[in-house]
Amino acid sequence: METEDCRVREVLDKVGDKWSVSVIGVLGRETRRFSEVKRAIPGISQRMLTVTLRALERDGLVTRTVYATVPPRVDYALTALGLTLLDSAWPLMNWALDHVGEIDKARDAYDRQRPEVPPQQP
Amino acid sequence: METEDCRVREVLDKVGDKWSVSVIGVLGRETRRFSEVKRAIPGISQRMLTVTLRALERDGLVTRTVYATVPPRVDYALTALGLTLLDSAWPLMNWALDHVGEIDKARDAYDRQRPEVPPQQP
DNA sequence: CCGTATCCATCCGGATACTG
DNA sequence: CAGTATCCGGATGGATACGG
Repeated sequence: METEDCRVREVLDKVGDKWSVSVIGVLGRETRRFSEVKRAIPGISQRMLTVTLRALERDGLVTRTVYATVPPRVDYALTALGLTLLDSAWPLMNWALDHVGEIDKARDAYDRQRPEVPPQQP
Repeated sequence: METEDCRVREVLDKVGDKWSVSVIGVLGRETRRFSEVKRAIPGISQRMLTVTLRALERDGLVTRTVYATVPPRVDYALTALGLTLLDSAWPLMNWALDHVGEIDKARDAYDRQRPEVPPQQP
């Protein structure tokens, strides 16, 4: 947990960035079109979906298949590598699901003790 | 992977942010002083270590113990909750360690195919 | 030793508009 | 349908200086 650590962090950055995990989760085990992924992820903008998918493709985590049809169609899917990432990320995602409540409670307790810059009067 | 997803992402944000995982990893199973943690994480600034530790404390993941000695001394340790997070994060960290090489190769291949704005001449 | 305060460059990502 | 281009505000985080 020292030398190679920065490289690990670099990978964890991807996991932590705003949309990567959602995209990987949506792709899961099935191929999806651009618009399908977009619809499956509520808040995401067209731009950010493109950016995120490009980054994942660059890292060899998803494949991009373009069909020269009209209208155009582009399919995305996890690579074998992407699937192993999804599997490895599951424990953490489950942890998050299981403990969101505890974290919320801890935050509330913390914030109640330290009323951060609360009232009026300069 | 849809409704509660935003809450999960909120938690994953912490994991993905620049220093949290490193700090959690350094604390591991043992109590550490502020300066010890700082020394164990090469690039981190005093400010960011403080900010990161505060956030982790707020979320109930680490405890902060102040000793009224001279010079002052502050100990940090993972809570039980923090330990479960560390355990759940292990698979992902291992995945990162194991596949950094593959990712690098994928990137190189990708970049070679698409020489992004490479040469001179405006 | 362990912070907090301030300043400031950088990046991230949303909104919008336009193409093949 | 599936992008790309541009603009732009806000958050992020490093450097520095100071305080208990």
